[in-house]
Amino acid sequence: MDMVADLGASRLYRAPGESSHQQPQRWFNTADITVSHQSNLLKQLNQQRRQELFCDCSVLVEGQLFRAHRNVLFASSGYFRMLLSQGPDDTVNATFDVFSPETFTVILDFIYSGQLDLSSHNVIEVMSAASYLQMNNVISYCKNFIKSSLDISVKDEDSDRCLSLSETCSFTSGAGEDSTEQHQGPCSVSPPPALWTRDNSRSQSSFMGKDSDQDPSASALKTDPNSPVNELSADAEDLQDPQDPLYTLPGSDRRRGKGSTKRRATNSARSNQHEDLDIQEARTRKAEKAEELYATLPPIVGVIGHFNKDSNPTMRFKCPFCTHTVKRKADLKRHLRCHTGERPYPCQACNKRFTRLEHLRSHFETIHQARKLVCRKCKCQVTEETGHVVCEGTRRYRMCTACIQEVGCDDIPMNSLEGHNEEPALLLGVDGEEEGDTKRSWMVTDDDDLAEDSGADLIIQQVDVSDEELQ
DNA sequence: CTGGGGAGGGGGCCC
DNA sequence: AGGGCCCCCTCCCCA
Repeated sequence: MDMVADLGASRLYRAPGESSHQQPQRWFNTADITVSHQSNLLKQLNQQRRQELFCDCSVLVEGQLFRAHRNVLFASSGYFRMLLSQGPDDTVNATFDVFSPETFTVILDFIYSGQLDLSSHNVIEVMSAASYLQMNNVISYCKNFIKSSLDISVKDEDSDRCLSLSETCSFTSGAGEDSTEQHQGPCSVSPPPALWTRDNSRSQSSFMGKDSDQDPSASALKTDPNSPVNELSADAEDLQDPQDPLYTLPGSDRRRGKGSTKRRATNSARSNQHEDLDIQEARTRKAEKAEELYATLPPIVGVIGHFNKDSNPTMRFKCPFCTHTVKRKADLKRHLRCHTGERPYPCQACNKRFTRLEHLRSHFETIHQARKLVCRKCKCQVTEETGHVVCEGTRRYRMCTACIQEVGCDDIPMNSLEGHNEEPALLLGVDGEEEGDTKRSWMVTDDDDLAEDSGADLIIQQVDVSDEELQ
């Protein structure tokens, strides 16, 4: 077959038997041929795998044996590539105890078909396994699935990319799509704690023995900037919508504090009621789906950690977004908020949101209740008797008598002494904008006033968006 | 430009 | 498992 024209990706070929001087009678678009050929080849390989024909690699996952082809695994997984390139052995066996056979089935089906069978129940585990196996495209699909499931991008809500957690969907990809992208150079990734045997010569015990003084899983959990897990961690910010008051970029709101809050509040003031309702719905959906995601955290996040003094392995929970591990599932759930951007604890006084109740409480007591017994001006220690509470908008702090006199009460705008012991949340406008932003309302109160508004001021809501927005 | 302090975020761990 | 506390770190503002 002669190539007679090169049209980029689409090349035209003469049919066999046609001489070059003859008028071409049939032309083939090789783009179609290529796709068809790849598809057929993949189907053939998949059939061979299912019939265990020419399989030269065994993967043992929690006791269940999977047969596959080395070259296919090599082309699809950075981890397998790393392992398989270590030696020319004819047969390679791999043992995994850190993800389930069902998960590996999904992974293997994807490798051999390009179809990734994701659901809300397996996405975390598949993503964790994919990060293990260094399959960046699978990680990307899982990320997109989670992103869509969390409805982070409200604007894309109506697009067909929006998925419900209750749905099961499939992502398709060309086979080995990611394989050329990852770890082309010297791989510095510590080997995951999979237990490998090469012609049964490298057993589990030998692996464990090699790292006997260092837990293998611990070594795998070392932070590696080249690790796809870390790439994912860096990309985790993509999961958040900066427009969304419920979700803020991790660290992005730090101490831009008032400014960002004010901007949010101002934007909120501009928004109409319909938009507010949309935000309410979006928040509710995100909170619900985050909860659903947490509820479906699979056992894959549990990895064998250090051995305790009784030589029993202590279970640790691995974050699917980064290399961090924690002892308790609750701590992982808490940690996940730094990836999902979920902030379920809104401050009633300033609308600022927090990932933890304790942070909200600390913020409220510091900012809105003037609990710190120190003069803001001269930094001297004050008591509840000597420290007068100055209110600036919803912000409250203490000043000593001397500083109050030095500044002079006349210099402090005192818009409303009647309302000084109002609950800070009630100082908010309907749209949530801080009153102090537009007309700085200064108030000086005494301790009795503070005592009156302490404690009861802190109204804590946990993802009760409707109530919050209706205030 | 720099150092100090405030505020917030996150991890570990106890209750 | 959740709540809470302690500690450390980072970021930002301000003098």
